[in-house]
Amino acid sequence: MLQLAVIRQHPEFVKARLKVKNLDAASLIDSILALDEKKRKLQVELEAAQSRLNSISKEIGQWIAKGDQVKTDEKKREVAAFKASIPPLQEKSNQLDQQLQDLLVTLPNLPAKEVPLGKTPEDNVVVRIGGEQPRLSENALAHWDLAKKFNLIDFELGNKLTGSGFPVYINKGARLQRAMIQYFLDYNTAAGFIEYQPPLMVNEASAFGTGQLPDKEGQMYFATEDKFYLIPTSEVPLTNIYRDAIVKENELPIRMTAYTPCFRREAGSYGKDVRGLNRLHQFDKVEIVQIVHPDRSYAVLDDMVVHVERLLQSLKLPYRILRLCGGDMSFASAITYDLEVFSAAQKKWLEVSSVTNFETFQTNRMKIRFKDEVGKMQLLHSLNGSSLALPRILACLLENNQQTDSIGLPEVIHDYFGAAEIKG
RNA sequence: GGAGAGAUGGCAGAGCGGUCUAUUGCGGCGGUCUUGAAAACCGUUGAAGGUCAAACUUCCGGGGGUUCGAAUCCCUCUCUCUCCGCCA
Repeated sequence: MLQLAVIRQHPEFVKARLKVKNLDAASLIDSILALDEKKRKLQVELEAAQSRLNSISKEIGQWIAKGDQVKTDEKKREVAAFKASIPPLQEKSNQLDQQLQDLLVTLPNLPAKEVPLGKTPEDNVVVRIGGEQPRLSENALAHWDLAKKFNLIDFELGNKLTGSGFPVYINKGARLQRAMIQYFLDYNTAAGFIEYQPPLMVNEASAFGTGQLPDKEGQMYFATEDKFYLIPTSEVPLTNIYRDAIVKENELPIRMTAYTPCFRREAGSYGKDVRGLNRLHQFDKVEIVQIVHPDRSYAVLDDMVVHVERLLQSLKLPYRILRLCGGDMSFASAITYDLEVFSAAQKKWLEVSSVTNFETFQTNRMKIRFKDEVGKMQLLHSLNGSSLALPRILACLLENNQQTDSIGLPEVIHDYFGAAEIKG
């Protein structure tokens, strides 16, 4: 959520920045400012009335203590004369507050100045390319065929148990999945991230805090009886650990990592892109989250990109790093780098990590703050990134390392997996 | 599922209709003392809105009510804890 003070002080700047996200918010901003103006005028009036009521009430207490019935009655009549004017003012003020809030939450975060202009993924800027493309034979198999050939994943069985998008990992497939999770977590904790195992369902306040509500309501599974949302990413419970917290400056930076399954309804789907592991309703992901001093967040963002990049390098996967354009960024993001790996058999780049600086967008909703040197309350910055999302990594590993009768595995997971390759 | 207790400022924990819009302790910050630190002592210290700064207003789990006045009384919801039951 954008800070009202920022909108009030720099309305034209806010409008201009939102244009980078291809949003013409001019009239929306203007109505927010008008509402705010109106609300504050009303507030002055309301507070004057409240103040008067308070002071007369105090007087009444004193007259009663002195036993002066005449004065007491006189003051009571004075209160009665204007007291009725307060509730309507109060109600009007609450209404304006609510309207203001409703408008504010519809505004996406402002993109950072480094964000390139653009509308579609084609406008994203390639920052770096790394790793080596494998040379595969003409009849190389896509991962869904490899999964069947080596009996690693059963998509049809998932259909039977639940529905499409809920694959069942079997035998070596399950073990490989577990090995990679373990490796990713170890890699993150070695870099200083604290491991958490958070709940997989969160309440409404948590879903609102990270920006999933009200923007992405339909994308989350919802347990109606208890009003719990299945997490679309562990970013939600992790970041919300610090909701409503005033963090001591010497506790910064806060660095967290977690492995969780992620649940996404993904209402929109696009035919050929949804095959195999490319797009699932349930998938595994290891996430990293940081909550940092506002002056540090961009340095930390770069660190996080490099952190994930090295992880990809250790897996020997060909990758590229994109800086997302305004049109392709998420609602809550100020700047996002996507890391993609090249799936050699599908001949396609697959997004495996998204590293984002939210600046104060999430922390403003969650009231995650610290007291600076001069004792002033300030919002912290929050960031997160996948490190890494499992299914597409698995897809690439299988496809890029396929041999006639086996699939080779990167050295870093040999010990975790217990073997150097998957045999038929 | 049954019975009971409770929710107060970073934490602990008083207050149970007006001189408290919140006692006290811990923690934090500043100082005295000290070569330095610890201890001790003194001072200071909740959040939001508002203002140049103040005044002022709001917040004692959420919502509603009674009253001139509510953290304090009533209703309601949510959550937590204890005991019992069930259970991995």
